[in-house]
Amino acid sequence: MAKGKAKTKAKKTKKVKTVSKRKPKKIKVAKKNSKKISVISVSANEKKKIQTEDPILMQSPRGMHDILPGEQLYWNQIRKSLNHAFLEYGFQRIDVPILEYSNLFVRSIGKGTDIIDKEMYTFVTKGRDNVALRPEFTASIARAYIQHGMNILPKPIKLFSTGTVYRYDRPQEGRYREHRQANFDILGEQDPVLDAQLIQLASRIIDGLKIKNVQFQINSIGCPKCREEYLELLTSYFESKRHKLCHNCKKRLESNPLRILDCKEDKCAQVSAGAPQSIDHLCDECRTHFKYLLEYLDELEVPYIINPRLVRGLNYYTKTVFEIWSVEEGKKHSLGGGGRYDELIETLGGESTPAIGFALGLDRLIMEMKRTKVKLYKESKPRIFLAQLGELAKKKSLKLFSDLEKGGILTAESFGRGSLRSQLRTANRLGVEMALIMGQKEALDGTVIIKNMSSGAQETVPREKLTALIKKILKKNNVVSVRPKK
RNA sequence: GCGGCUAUAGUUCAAUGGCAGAACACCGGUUUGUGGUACCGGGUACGAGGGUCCGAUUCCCUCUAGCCGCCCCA
Repeated sequence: MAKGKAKTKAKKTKKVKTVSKRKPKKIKVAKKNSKKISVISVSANEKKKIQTEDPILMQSPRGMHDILPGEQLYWNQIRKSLNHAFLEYGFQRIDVPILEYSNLFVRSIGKGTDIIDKEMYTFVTKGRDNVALRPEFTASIARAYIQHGMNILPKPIKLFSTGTVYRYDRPQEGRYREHRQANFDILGEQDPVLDAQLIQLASRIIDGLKIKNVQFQINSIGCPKCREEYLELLTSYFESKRHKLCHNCKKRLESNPLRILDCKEDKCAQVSAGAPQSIDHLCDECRTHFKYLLEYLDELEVPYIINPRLVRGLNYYTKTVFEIWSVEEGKKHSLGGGGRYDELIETLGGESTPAIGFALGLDRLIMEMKRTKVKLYKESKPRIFLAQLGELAKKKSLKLFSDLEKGGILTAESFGRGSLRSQLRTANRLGVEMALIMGQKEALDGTVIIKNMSSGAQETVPREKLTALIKKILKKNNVVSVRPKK
């Protein structure tokens, strides 16, 4: 008994109605007819076809999920702060396709990365094109930049984009095959002040969403020049400790030695601890760049942690790399990340264009918002319910509803229902302040009953005075009473 | 990609080798034109496919999905 009560209470405190995440449903097809079919003579082949016809699973594909109306409050909040942020910081929106030719990603992100080697959604189209669902935005942005000759635009060019990205990975909470990212890129400038500004922008967005316990991890992995020397040093170091490395890292030694630094295996971490660090082997230019970046961040009062072992899973990065972590109870999730990619545009065939960008994982931001119990802005909801009774009143109230809407008054209704009782029950559940009631009598008289839902008092008013009266009452009751006009 | 746990109603959870149950939610009713409380009634579920068995939601296998750990990242 007590247990049941506690449960109910716990349930009531839940803000967003959750929906089962693991329940597949299927539509049963033509079950009734199956007997008939076997009675009528049907070829064995056809019969088999009917029996083995795939049941339609009422289940989203693996790792993909719906964002239900109950979740949209969170999403609205995110959209709102992203829209503010990108405008305030002078970004222009760009939308790029969800599909690109596969080799665009291969060339930019690079072989030897998990994204390319294991997680790409590639397929061949009817026209025999090799395409892939985008695993990230930057490659497309770079392609669009080159394709549309954006190099002639005044620099820096700041581009904002948001949408879904795809990685064929094993799903877990907060790790989906389809997830949403917001992406910011600044092209055409190499000054570290932009690196700093971009990181501050990320920090502003996250602060604005009231997400707590966030760390900015920063590193510099140098430019191709100094990295080449550093990689030689690093490789020979790891080569000398090869026997102490895990299986994966032995492979990484050939494919992507930088990533060994990132390995979480104990023995590899021990080896890595003694490894040469990229920030100690930067060329003059890269060292200066990094130094200034840190100074700017200090000036902007953006707290950061230098992580010499931070290496990103994409090969196009140069100099600055950073990741945004949420840290709680010893666990960390990445909320976003990015870095400078001064060589990418040129690699893809454009003219040499320095650039920097980052992406935020929106589904993860929402996870964090839920965890930190972020307060949500309430959406304007109807404060009036229109109830009708009888055929004539139904007709008239349909018109009344539209008149109220024109007057900017949000109204709820359930015209499909007959009984006044159930309509008022709904009105009550919606928490409206007033109910308008129109029955046969009122419809004939050209009047409407206004009922105050908290006191129960009601009065009959002529229709033509209704809109003005409602506005007056709503205003008196305070809050924003009328929907803002477009 | 690897390892583990799980799958029963819209939700949270029971029970059971032989008709599957509760709570909450939903819909309707309690004088045909008045909500909240109360009372009454109603619909809806064994993830899919095989196997063992007279009989499987229950035992076994396969698949699928979710969750956890690893890996990876957002």
